[in-house]
Amino acid sequence: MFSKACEYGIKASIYIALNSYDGNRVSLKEIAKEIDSPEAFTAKILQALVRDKIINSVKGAYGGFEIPKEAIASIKLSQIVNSIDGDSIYHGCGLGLNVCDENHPCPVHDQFKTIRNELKIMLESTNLEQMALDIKSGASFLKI
Amino acid sequence: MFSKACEYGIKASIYIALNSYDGNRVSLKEIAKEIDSPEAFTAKILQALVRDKIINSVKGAYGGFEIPKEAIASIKLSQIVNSIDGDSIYHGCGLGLNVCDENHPCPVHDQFKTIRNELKIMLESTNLEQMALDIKSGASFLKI
DNA sequence: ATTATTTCGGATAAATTTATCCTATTTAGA
DNA sequence: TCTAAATAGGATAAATTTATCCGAAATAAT
Repeated sequence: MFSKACEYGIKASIYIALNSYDGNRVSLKEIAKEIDSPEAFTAKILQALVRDKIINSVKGAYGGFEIPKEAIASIKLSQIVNSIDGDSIYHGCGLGLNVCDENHPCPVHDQFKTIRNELKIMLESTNLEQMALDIKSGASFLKI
Repeated sequence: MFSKACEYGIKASIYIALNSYDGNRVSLKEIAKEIDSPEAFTAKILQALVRDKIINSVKGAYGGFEIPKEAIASIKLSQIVNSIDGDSIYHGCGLGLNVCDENHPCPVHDQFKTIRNELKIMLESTNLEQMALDIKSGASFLKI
């Protein structure tokens, strides 16, 4: 469904949020270890999230990644996905047609529209806070 | 959502079904032209569908691909997708965890379960006949 | 039989995604 | 000021997906 990059991006964001609640800035090294992702690749992904101002980075000793506490609840899963995978998940045709709309639909246009809309609603109604709290309470997990 | 291979496979199957209703066997060349796909790559995909007995092939002059008329209505979109992309779309974790189930869910497990179930229902309730008839009536299109 | 046509299947290449490496830059603290 | 720790970012490599090429095998028609 999502690219590997996007999966890492989501998990990393959750881990950063989790620690930001405690006022802890976390390093790339720690993040990669805790979400079980390749370090250098994760770095690229975090760079993208920083560029899109979804997370914050601090260079140098004692630096790392963080998210302002107040912002965590307002960051939607959709923003993270969009930052990394773009918005093709919303607009692209299920069968890869260059043009696919109501006037010129592909054979699965209507069916896909429904599914994609559900996906959109899901991504837009899930935020970082919910996900971070589930990890904190042990209701969900970031690895294995 | 689907791989390129899967997109081509679905479109090719529809085109073959469409022609099989008229008793016409169609060649790889014609298929690739009509669904606007790379010929040699499409050949590989059709081979997979033949192996899984979703479509039928006849070698040699006047050969080509076909689907027995009686079978068309019973071929589900899910079978085509499964033949080419496998069943990861059903089982895989949304965040790529190796283990992700009710006892050890990833942070988006429940949300994804819902979407994936909708997708599953959609793929299993859409069949080749419906799609072929929509193309025939001009209600949907295979290219552009 | 020969030929033309067509799928099959192995080898290979191109493109994209995923992953690694290395150097530059920034920053806190000694 | 120097050093250690950390992110930034460019270059490159590995893996996967997508795409092409070509000879082999099958088959219908001549």
